[in-house]
Amino acid sequence: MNIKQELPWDNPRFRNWVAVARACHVLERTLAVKLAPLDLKPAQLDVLMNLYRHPGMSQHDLARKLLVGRSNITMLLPQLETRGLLRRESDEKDKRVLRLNLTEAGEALLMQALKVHMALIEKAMSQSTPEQCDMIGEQMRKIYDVLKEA
Amino acid sequence: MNIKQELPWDNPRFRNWVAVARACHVLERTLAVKLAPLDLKPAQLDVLMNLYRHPGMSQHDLARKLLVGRSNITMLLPQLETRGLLRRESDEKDKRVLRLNLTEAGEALLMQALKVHMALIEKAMSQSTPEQCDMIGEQMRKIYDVLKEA
DNA sequence: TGTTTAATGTTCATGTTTGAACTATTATGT
DNA sequence: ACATAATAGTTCAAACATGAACATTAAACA
Repeated sequence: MNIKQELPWDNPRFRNWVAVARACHVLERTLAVKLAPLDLKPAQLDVLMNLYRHPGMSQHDLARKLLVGRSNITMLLPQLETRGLLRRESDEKDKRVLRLNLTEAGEALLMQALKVHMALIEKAMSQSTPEQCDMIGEQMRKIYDVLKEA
Repeated sequence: MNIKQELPWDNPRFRNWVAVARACHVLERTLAVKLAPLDLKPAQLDVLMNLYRHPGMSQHDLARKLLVGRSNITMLLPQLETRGLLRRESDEKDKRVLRLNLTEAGEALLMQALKVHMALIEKAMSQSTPEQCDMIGEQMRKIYDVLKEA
């Protein structure tokens, strides 16, 4: 019995997923560097992006979107609120929830940050054809669906 | 001028990359849960994996492989060394460097953890054909190369 | 109605990650 | 050889993420 034959590195799925993880990691680190001039971290950009797309969402919903704990959101938001990038308003109908909305300043900063993010992604994926790119997205959404319910 | 037309969400590359990042994130979180019974974190598994594939590597090399700072390695290793999973031996020729090697216990635990990791990846990528999977890996390696030098 | 259960957000203690200064050792250049 | 640069690893403080316990409010249901 040759143990080498059972090693994951011989498995294409394993090797290819490692490549995915590495690409993700390096893109995230690069993004952090490029966002630094805006005094924004990737996690904070994720918040702004989600609030732009889903105005008035609750902290709970935001946490689920970002795949983080609720307490993480609690720690994250005051920094952004103090900077005047977003507002937290108590819901009239359900006094437990806080409705989140971007301010104009928040939206303006988001647009700047998106330029940076977009440019980085364009650069990263410039080697792929549109068909390859769409296929990748499609497969990744499947992976997300498979794992989210597990 | 309709600002919506310039939004990244209309750009396939952007949307698809977001899917990649989300899939990565959820797989990492799931892996953390599945590794918990072995008292191992994903970051620690990465260390063991790299030491298995590159016996005798230095902490500096390990840090570069993991895309992480050297101090992170310094903080990470004592936990594993105390558990008897790896050894740190001073290099004879260059007394600055520490050579890292797995112990037998470390290798044994690695094999258990790899089963878990492998099963998770198999499940995640079970929806993709081998051709799709290889194509994804290929594109991701390109992305890594493009960004690493930037 | 009144009691129990669930949901939202916060707090806090713990563990992790980071980057800048620091020590020790080796390489480089004069 | 000697002074200077660069390299490997460590230390430390600050930032960050996490999960459990908690307070408040709403929903379920008896």
